[in-house]
Amino acid sequence: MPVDLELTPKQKRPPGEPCCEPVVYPAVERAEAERMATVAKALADPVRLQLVDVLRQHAGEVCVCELTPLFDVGQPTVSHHLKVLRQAGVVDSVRRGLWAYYYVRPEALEALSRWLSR
Amino acid sequence: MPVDLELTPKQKRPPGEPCCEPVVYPAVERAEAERMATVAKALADPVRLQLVDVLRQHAGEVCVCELTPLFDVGQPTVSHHLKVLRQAGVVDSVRRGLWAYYYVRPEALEALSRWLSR
DNA sequence: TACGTAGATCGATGCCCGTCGATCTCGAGC
DNA sequence: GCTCGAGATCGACGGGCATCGATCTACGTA
Repeated sequence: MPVDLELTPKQKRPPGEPCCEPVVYPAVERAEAERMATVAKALADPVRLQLVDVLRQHAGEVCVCELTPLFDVGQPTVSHHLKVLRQAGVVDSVRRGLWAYYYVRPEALEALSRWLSR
Repeated sequence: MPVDLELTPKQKRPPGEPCCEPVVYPAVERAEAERMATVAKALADPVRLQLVDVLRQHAGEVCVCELTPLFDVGQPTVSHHLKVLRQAGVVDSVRRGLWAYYYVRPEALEALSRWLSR
């Protein structure tokens, strides 16, 4: 299912013995690979990974004004990283009065986590 | 240890009640976060994630000529992705005669895997 | 020695990403 | 209504990334 078997028959077997036994097609199909790659991309920056790390230690929500001073990048940059994480589904946020609170959505990490520890 | 406590005192407490209880500093320090982010970045592309997926299914080595036809990108692109994965330490390769064989280095995935399933 | 083939490298192209300073939005309190 | 502050957005800049076609390298075979 992952890849059409007949789509790419452009590979000729070499003349002598084969280089190896035939491979198995990816167990993870394309759509699922794209979902997991999206989450991996969201974690592919040290600041974002540490942001998620802090949020995961707090079962509840964390205010952005507590998050910003933890990193040596500016406030707009932290806000940008939080947006990237939110668009990847890794975190979500609530606004209450002046403050914005962020929290991790653990289910977003599950697929990648399970695939990695397979 | 993650961040100098006195380095960023630029945050003033709001006048009323605090927005939330003080946060914990990242459990993952910067250097470790960078290492994990590097691995995450290597997995942050669907083709590379599927490449690793195929390689993980084969305990041993897999020839590139078997890998290339699995994806609908050109041979130079597959070669490039394998190089990215190798530079991130996720895979390694051996050359035997005409063929190059790639294999996963499972220890490279361990830190990220354990952090994710924490 | 000459040729064919596996796979790496090169150079170009177009797009995306991290960061910044500046600005905008909107709720709170006077 | 005015002001202040938290945080989101904007525009710009510099660097990196995915992909391609073309080429290069090195090994096997005749």
